[in-house]
Amino acid sequence: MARNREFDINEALTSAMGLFWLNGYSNTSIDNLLESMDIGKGSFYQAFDNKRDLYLQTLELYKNQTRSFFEEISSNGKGIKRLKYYFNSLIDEMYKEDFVQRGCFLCNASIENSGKDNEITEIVSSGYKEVIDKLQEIVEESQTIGEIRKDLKPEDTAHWLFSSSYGLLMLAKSDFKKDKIKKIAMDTINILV
Amino acid sequence: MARNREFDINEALTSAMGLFWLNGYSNTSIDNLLESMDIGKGSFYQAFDNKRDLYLQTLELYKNQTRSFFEEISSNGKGIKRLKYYFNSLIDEMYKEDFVQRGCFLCNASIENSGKDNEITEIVSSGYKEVIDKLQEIVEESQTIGEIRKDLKPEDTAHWLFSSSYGLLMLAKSDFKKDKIKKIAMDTINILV
DNA sequence: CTATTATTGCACTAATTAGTACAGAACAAA
DNA sequence: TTTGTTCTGTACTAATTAGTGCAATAATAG
Repeated sequence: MARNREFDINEALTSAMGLFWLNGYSNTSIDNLLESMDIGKGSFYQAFDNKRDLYLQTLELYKNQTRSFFEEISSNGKGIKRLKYYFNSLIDEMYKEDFVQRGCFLCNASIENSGKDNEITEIVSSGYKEVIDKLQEIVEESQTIGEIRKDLKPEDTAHWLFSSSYGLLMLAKSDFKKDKIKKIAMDTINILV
Repeated sequence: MARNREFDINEALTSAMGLFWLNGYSNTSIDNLLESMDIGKGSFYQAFDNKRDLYLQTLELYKNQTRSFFEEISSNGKGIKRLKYYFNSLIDEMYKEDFVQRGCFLCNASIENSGKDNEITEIVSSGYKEVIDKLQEIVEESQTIGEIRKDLKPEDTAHWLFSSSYGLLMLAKSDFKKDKIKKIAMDTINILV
């Protein structure tokens, strides 16, 4: 009955996420987005309510990708091996593209938002929680197969692993070498054994 | 010979730092700054080159405050006690003012900047390094008096403590309770014993 | 008190911002 | 091809941005 959209909305979302991730919300203008998404203003406002709406959608996309990441982890070994895979992938991801360290998109959003927008705060918190829950599952599994000390409480340990890993991302944004970061990560894990 | 400046430049810098810290560089307008510093535009551009210049000065102010903080730590016990004081103060600071969690100003600057401005990158990196060095001193001291395991390499341990503490700040920006964060912090330290 | 000179506040500019309006093109179904 | 609808690009607006220019003010030294 009518014309179809000429661009792929998922591709557009992905490239928008890349911009927001790298430059933050405020430092990404609609014009920047249009250029990177390769669409015109009309198409943009046809597809999205406004800039904030697009931002929220890219945050959700990020959370979905994180979920996929954990599924990938699940199919890569068990216990400590899984934990090492998690940390290593996280760090590899950081140093992947042209030495540009973007950190974690949720952390970036959290810092830029700083409690001003409740919806964003909620999106970030629930994202964190999902990761912590997954880490807790891995810790419990590792304890079952005897790879992590049984005296450590899974919930606390998961929180601790979470904050350690996100602290590493912070370090990686500074001028620390990848090998150094990986070493600290492995030290972190070995402490649990 | 001529009129004196009517406002206290340090007070002005401190309130500017507060704004940048809370809202970031881009989300802080000159008008916001003028209001909070309680000065006019003329006085502003008389005292500072431009917005970025002011920002750099507030970052340096933050680093100076961090140095004072470590001096304060030095006069509060030795070894592990000092380490606990560091973590506790960091967390108290986070939860101090009206439940507004600003995180670490240097981290915020690092994330907003994301490698675009070399001078800012350098200011942040050297700030991190100072903290890590101080932590390393504390670790070495703790090992000397037998409060931290001697098999841990001080440099690695310092990096690890640093990333753990900054990860905690990340958590604190989410909706985690202060007690929870403090517990994770103490767990972190006890792992070294 | 006077002369000097820096401080100050206000009006201004040019650029950029997010978002809107709309005309015309393009596509799908009949 | 015709019809109906949606997509798309451009021109626009109103608000906000950082920064400048300048006249009036106020303090200090003599």
